Order: sequence, then structure tokens, then C-alpha cells
Amino acid sequence: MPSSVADTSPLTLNRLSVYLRCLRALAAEGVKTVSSQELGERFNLSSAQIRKDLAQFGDFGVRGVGYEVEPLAAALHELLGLSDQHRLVICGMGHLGRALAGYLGFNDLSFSVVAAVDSDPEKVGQELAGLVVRPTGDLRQVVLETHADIGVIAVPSDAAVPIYEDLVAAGVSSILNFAPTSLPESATVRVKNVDMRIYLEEMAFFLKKS
Amino acid sequence: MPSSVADTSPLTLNRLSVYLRCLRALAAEGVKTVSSQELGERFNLSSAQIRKDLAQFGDFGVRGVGYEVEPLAAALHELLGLSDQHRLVICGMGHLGRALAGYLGFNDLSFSVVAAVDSDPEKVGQELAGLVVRPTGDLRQVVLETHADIGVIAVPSDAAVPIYEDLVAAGVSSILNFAPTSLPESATVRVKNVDMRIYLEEMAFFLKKS
DNA sequence: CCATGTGAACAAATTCACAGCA
DNA sequence: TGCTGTGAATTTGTTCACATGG
Repeated sequence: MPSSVADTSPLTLNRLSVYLRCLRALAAEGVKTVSSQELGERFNLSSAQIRKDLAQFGDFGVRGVGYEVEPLAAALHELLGLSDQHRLVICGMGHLGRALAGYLGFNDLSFSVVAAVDSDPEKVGQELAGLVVRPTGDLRQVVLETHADIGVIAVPSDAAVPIYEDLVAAGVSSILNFAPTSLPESATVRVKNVDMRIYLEEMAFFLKKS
Repeated sequence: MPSSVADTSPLTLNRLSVYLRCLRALAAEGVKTVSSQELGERFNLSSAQIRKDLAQFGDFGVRGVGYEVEPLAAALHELLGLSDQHRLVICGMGHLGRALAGYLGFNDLSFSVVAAVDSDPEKVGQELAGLVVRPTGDLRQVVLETHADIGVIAVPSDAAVPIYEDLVAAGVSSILNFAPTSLPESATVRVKNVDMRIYLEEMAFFLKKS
């Protein structure tokens, strides 16, 4: 039973997120108990994998019965670190930034968007998606004030690296990057690059005739 | 040498996209030739993996020298199906849809956004991101007119399944889904679900004070 | 009984290490 | 010499199948 940060693979972790969402859906339907097999059939998952994944973090199931939906959901919620509240700062308030601002403050109360910065003087001071836009130059101050712990980069490609450095300098150690520029991960900074072009190119490959 | 659609793993494929971008960056700098090692060091990739991945599709390299940047980029471009032009239809023109419309029509001429639909009568007829928004009910007609081959779902969660069904009915067989509702893949329809909540939850896990 | 939890078997992906060629 | 291309070794991830326990 590792349950420690270092030795959990991202794949397992992402599946836990999926399980959590499946359990929430079941809970909403009033389902009290579910077996790994039912869960698998319902949501196209492998039952063996569900059991392996969950067993890694504790004995959540009851033999002969299955898993209790609500308690398991609560345990996964806790396990994924969703009991702590996280504060996001959105960098770049173009359409993508605004979309993310309106989209990422969900999920019970685990995440909230606390600030937005933009380098366009036109946008600074405006209220967009419920946030007063601050100048990029104030990023450090903004992070200090709001205790933001996750930075979301939604700026054009060429502005990504400077913003990244600003975020790191401001002490933000988790960064979600939507700019089409791959940013380096380091020992202290965790970066998740989300490059939508890769998804499109994957589709293009499979659309290829022959 | 498989080079066929079926037996290429998505992981390899996504790395090919990455290599292509790295090569483009080098080409822009005027670099003519690069070894797998240089490429690896420059972009944090494994040189052995680069060689394995590329060797799968042909003998691109020259022993003792490395790879020619431009020709290799051209080969990957072709290989990924980027020589065919693809036409995207964006479903849902909220901020996310507009962001994607302005973001996905890039990459030489491989992808272009040819249409947008929305169910909000306020938006229909408006020109957003250079596209006249059409009503969702016209989706089939729109797809016929524009020969769109990739659908992008950027609607709220509860509208995702109906739109998905409309796209499939209209003959679109590749779908990129940004709604937080996992859509089923079938033998004939390829779906890529992009759930940003999973990325956030991954960050939350690693932020957890153990 | 029935479904979990798990070692053992299997499969996939990655890395190593080196033969072979420009 | 220097770097590719590639089998072999290793690591990582998934599935199987069953002993175990409520």
C-alpha cells in the first residue's frame, strides 16, 4: 500500500479521477453499493483494474458485497487532495482564459479561480468572468495576495515562457499550460502541458486514407 | 515497419507530433541536421525512443550523421496525415468554442475551422471568430455543405450527448470532446475526450501535503 | 456464496547496449 | 569515428485466476 505521492503512476491517478466521477453519478442515482464488475460494465472499465487501483490505497471493499458508493467517493475525494481548497490564477484572459475561468471553478469547492492577469492594458481593470483583470507585471503581488497555488497559462505561444518564469518566481509550483509551447518540469515545479494540437493530429492520422 | 494505422500506439503517435514540432523549431533556427541525442537533450526526450519511433516508419537517419531536419519534418507531416486538409465544425460557441475556433485553425493548412453551430438563438447569425453561427438544428446540413470531417464539442455537459449523436448522424467520424461527459467510442466513430478536470485533480494530488 | 484483494502470468512500453554502416 | 537501427533486457502496466474472508 503506497498511498504516497511519489510512487503513484499518473495513469492510476487519472483513473481514480474517473472512478470518482462514476461514483458521483451513481450516488446521484441513489445507488448505495456497487461491485467492481458493475462499475466496469456501466462505464467501460476493467473490473480487475478497478480493484487493483483501489486496493493500492486501502481496503475499501467488502468481500461478497462490493464497494459502498458514498464512502468510497469521499475517500477518493480526500485521496486526490480535493479536500484542500486550491486557488487558480489564470494568466491570459483571451477567449481561452475566460473559458477556463468559467469552467474550472467547479467540483464542489476544491478549486476556485481567484485571480486573472493579462498584459493587454485594454483588459486590465475590466471585469471578465467575475474577476477584475490585473496587469501581468503584478503577478507576484497577486499570487501573494490570493495565495494562488495553481497557475493556468492561457497566453499566446511566445508569451508562455516569461509567464512561466514569473509564476515560478512568484512561488507557484503547479502549472497547467495551454500554450502550444512545451514548458520544462523541474524537481520543484510540476507542469502539465495540454497541447490540443496533438489531439487533432492524432485524429488526422486516423483519418488518413490507407 | 508497420506504418499502418492499426498497429501504431497512440503514445508513439503523440510523440511523433512532438518531434514534428521540435523539428519545426530547429528548422526555424536554420538547423539542417540533428542527431537523436541532440534532439533529446534540447527537448527533454529520450534519444533511444526517438530512434525507435522513427525507425518504425522508415530509414530516416544517416549513420554517423543524424537526421536531416527539413526532410524528416516533411515525412512526419505526411505520416501524420497533415497533407490532407481537415475541416472542423465547432459545436457550441461560448468562450471555449470561440477560443478553439481561434486556436485550432493553425498548422500550415492542415486544419481549418469551416463552421460553427450554437443552440442559442441570440448567437445564431452572428459572426464570431470569423464564422457565421448556424443553428444546431442545421448541423447535418452544415456538415454536408462544408464537408467537415472533425467535430469539436464545446457545449455544456448536458448538451454533449445530443450533439454527439447529431454529429454521428451527420457522418462525422472523428470527434474531439471538451464537455466533461465521457462519450463512447465505437468501431466507426473515433472520440477523443479532453477532460480538463482530470488534469486539475492530478495537480491537486501532488499538492497534497502527504 | 460472492466479490474483494493479490500473486502470478502476460503484454506493452521503455531503456540499454552494441553491431553495422556512412 | 559517430550515430543510426535494433535485438535483448528491463521496467511498467494490465489481465487472469483464485485463495480469502465477510
